[in-house]
Amino acid sequence: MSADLHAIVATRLHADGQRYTPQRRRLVDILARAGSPLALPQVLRGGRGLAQSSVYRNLVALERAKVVSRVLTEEEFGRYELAEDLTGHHHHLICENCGTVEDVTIPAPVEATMRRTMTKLAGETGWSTVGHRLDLIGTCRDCG
Amino acid sequence: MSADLHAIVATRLHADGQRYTPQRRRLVDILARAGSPLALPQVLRGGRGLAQSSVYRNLVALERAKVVSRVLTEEEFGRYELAEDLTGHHHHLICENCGTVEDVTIPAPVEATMRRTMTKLAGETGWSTVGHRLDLIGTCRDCG
DNA sequence: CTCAGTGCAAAGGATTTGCATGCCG
DNA sequence: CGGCATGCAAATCCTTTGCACTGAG
Repeated sequence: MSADLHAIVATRLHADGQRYTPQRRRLVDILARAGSPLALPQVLRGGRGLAQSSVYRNLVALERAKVVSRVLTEEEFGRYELAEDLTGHHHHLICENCGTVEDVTIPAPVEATMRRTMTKLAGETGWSTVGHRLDLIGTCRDCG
Repeated sequence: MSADLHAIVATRLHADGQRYTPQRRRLVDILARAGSPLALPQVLRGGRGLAQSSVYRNLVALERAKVVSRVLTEEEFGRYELAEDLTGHHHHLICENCGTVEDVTIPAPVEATMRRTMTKLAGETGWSTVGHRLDLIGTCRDCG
């Protein structure tokens, strides 16, 4: 799967006129290995010799290429994960206390109902919807 | 309704050992009048002579008293609105392009299903959920 | 008189940008 | 060669904090 992942990422970056450099490959590996959204310090810890500013720049580049997405929590900083269409559609459990974020999926029927409702809703309000974000706020096993 | 609102706010602040000062009353009025989450500059514009730092401090105070809540968007700053139980449970339409946020409500049955699903999900994962956040990301009438 | 609230200026912290250098295409 | 990528340091921007002052109980 790793090889496929890199191939897809390469394609998307090239489609956006960008290169798939070693550092970007490392970032993708780090995020893929993590399996849940990482804050910047965690990303830096994931690989030695990464310059903070370059990591930020590369995350922006990867985000523009639809390879990575920035996740918002209650914390004062962002977290990053691989784009949904690379890992599968999912939602987040966010711990109010320690900020940890964990991925979850909800039953397909519920998901479908929600999606239908939202599309309809968007139409009624005159907006065009491109997606949704559903987060569960609570306390994790360790903090609960 | 305005009188009731202020009465409730006063009660909650007092319950938290805080005062309902003129400035806080103004903030509540501004947010109530807006009807959608406001960024700080908009709040400041809403009333003359408000010191930025005091507004931040008072928003924190109001948040602690469960009168105001901070809303996360894709923007690099927060937006503020009156707490849900004062205005009714709702979700947000967030414009990817200009950052505007608009309130929406979804049909009660769908809401109920979601709530049920999430409670169940939380149980299965060992987390305790206190709430959820559902945002629709898209483009607004003006930007679309 | 006491203590929360306020304003101003300075500090903090995440993220971005300027600039010189390195390297892939 | 030409231009994107990288690292370092400096700059930004939102938000928080220190401190002195005011005002309500």
